[in-house]
Amino acid sequence: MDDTDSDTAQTSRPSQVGRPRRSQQALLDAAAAVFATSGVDAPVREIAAKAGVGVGTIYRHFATRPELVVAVYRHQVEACAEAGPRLLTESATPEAALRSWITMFVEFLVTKHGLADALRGDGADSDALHAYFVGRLVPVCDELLAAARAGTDAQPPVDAYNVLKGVGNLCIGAAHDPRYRADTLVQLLISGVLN
Amino acid sequence: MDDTDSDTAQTSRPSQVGRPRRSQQALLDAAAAVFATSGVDAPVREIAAKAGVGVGTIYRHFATRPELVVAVYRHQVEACAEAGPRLLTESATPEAALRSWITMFVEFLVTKHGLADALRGDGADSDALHAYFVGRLVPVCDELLAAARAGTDAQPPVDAYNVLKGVGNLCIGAAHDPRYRADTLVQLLISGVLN
Amino acid sequence: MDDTDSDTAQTSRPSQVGRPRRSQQALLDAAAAVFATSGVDAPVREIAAKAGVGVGTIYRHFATRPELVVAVYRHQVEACAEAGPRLLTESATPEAALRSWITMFVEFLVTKHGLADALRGDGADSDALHAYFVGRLVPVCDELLAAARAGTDAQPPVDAYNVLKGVGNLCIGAAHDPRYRADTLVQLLISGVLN
Amino acid sequence: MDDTDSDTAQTSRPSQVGRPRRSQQALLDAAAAVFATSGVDAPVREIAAKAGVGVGTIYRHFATRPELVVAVYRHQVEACAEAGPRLLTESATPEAALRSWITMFVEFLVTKHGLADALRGDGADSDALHAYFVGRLVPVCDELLAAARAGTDAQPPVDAYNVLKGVGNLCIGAAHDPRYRADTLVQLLISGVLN
DNA sequence: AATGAATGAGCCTTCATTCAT
DNA sequence: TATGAATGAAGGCTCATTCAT
Repeated sequence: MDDTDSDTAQTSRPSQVGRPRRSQQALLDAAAAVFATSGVDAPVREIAAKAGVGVGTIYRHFATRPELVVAVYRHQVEACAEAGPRLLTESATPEAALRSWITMFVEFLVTKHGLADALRGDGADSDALHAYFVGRLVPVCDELLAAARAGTDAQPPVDAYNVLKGVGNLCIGAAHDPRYRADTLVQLLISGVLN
Repeated sequence: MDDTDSDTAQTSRPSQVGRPRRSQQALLDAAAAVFATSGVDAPVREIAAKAGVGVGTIYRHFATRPELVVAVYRHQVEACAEAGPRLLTESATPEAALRSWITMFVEFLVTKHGLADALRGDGADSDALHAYFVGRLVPVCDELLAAARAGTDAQPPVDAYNVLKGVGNLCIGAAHDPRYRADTLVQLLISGVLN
Repeated sequence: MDDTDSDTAQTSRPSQVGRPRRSQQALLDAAAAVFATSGVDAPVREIAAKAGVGVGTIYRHFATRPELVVAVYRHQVEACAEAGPRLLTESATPEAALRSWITMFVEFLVTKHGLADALRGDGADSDALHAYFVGRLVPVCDELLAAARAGTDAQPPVDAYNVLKGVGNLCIGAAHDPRYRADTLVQLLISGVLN
Repeated sequence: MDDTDSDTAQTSRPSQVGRPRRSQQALLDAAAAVFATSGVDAPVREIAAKAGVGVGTIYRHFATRPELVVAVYRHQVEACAEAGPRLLTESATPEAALRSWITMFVEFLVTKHGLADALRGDGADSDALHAYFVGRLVPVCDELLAAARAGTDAQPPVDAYNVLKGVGNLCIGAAHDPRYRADTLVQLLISGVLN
């Protein structure tokens, strides 16, 4: 699940259009790296320094902080969203697809430290990100969940929104606490959800 | 699980001793309220304002921020810790005891919004609180967990520490999101843990 | 040169009059000790704590900070002032008397760390102290200086005021710098003054 | 001994480079003025106000307070250090060179009031400055002192470090006290040192 | 008279954001 | 378009000083 190169891959002409794009991409890469290291609340200066640009350049490309945060993770969210249907096709069983997808999601959240935090959606910054995550991933999760529960009569104990947020929450702080097994807890939660 | 009245209950004479105690309590109440509203990282000034005192008063009573944070939640943590053994005695089954205890814990965390956040323990401030929570509650949780799993041959999938932190994480943000069912998710997680 | 007991020695009746005096004395002792340790700018709280009284008590006895500072050192200044004429009588030569007196003064300043600083007289606090020092000691110094220079025709290169302040300045920081030889420098200055 | 123009003299083009330099210099000038007025411990805000800039600007240029303090006096210290060898060449006698150098040093300290204070080196801030002064000027003073004492058999009564600090101390407060003759006292001290 | 809790001004420092170049 | 200097609002913490008890 590569985060940042899909745009540049599509940029065939390296001229006037290419350069802005590329520098925007450099910003996103830098921001991703800094977010991973220092959390989503990292000083703008730190991001600018990492990207080798002035702070003004950040503000030129992303008028507000949330815009930047969303932009940073858009690629990953897209990749995750697109993986859902594919896994449903490729996997042996729907449950396996769901579990694979969740595993992918968890890895994504845990790897990009601070992302799970951002997902929470209480900080002013993260609301936009939260909305984006939910809007894009809940339907995917829902589809996988429904497939995994096909043939079950009982009402599902929670909806996809709750599963997604629960999984997200379980990933908080995982990168900083070696004793904490986010992945195991998440799979146990899924087991609970599927009965 | 009331947080703040045990002290005042003991203050029969309102004289020299009464006033300091009462104001310390007022500080804790104010801090709890502010923590619930603005998170554990709320400005000291905001707490002081809420309590109607100067910032100096806060620092007089709680030399460091972590001290204040721990003090705010000490009553609740104690109540929770003490409830564990009692529930084991009173409940029909050990699993019921565990589930009741967890329910109590969740209610505690969700009600005092911001507490679950504090529990995360990544901010420098909350480390002390985190340590206190873990030190006090993990043993209790462990006992309940062991009782609930008595007779099971298989290895437990996760230890009490992970259960506690997982539950804590699942409670994050619950108070602010009506769609989010922390309690349900927690019970599903427990189901997963107990198989 | 004991600093603080001359008052109490004169207090024959330990009754209503004695107790206030004694507690005032305890304050002075505590302040002297704290000034010596932490400088004349030491927090009032520290002094109160050392004296085992509340801060209010300090303010009751010494309405302003300078008052306290002056009071603390009054005994020593008096002792020093009174030693001048005596040394002139006891010493073999007037120069010996001057050098002995200066030595005593230096020891006094260096021992009571922060005193030399206070003597400088630029801080708002120390102005009163400065005035007191100068008013009380310059005449004494002048007498010793004149005696030491008796028989010399030339004009004195500096007056007693300058000698006193110069000596005071040379003592600044002496207690904190083992490499710094205030006493030696002072004697060299005196040599220069006497030719 | 001008303190601040050597840099600007090199700035021929007033463009991109000019502005930053000029404002850094403005900061140093403002700081020097404030240090002279209110001592080296003056609030950063006061310096910022004097310079007509925000506090952030100060911190941008000088990450720590000691850095600022050292920067303020660096030019002067350098000028003084470089004058030593030159005076030794130009002066009629080594003693004259020493006395000229000391005079220059005194003038420097007295003019920039607050500098002698800073030299004391007890405040955490001024330690860096103290170290810088001592490291840069003691060797120079030592050379002049040795030259002035060439041919003398006796041990020197004090080393260059003590001479420098003694002279520095004698300059404390000089600018504020018209009666106080720092220069005279200093020359008398030198006389004492040279016998 | 003594106490010490409370106050709040004031300091340092950090950082998001603006804007002249 | 890019830059990064400058800004100034916060926030944490420390004390001198007041005042109710």
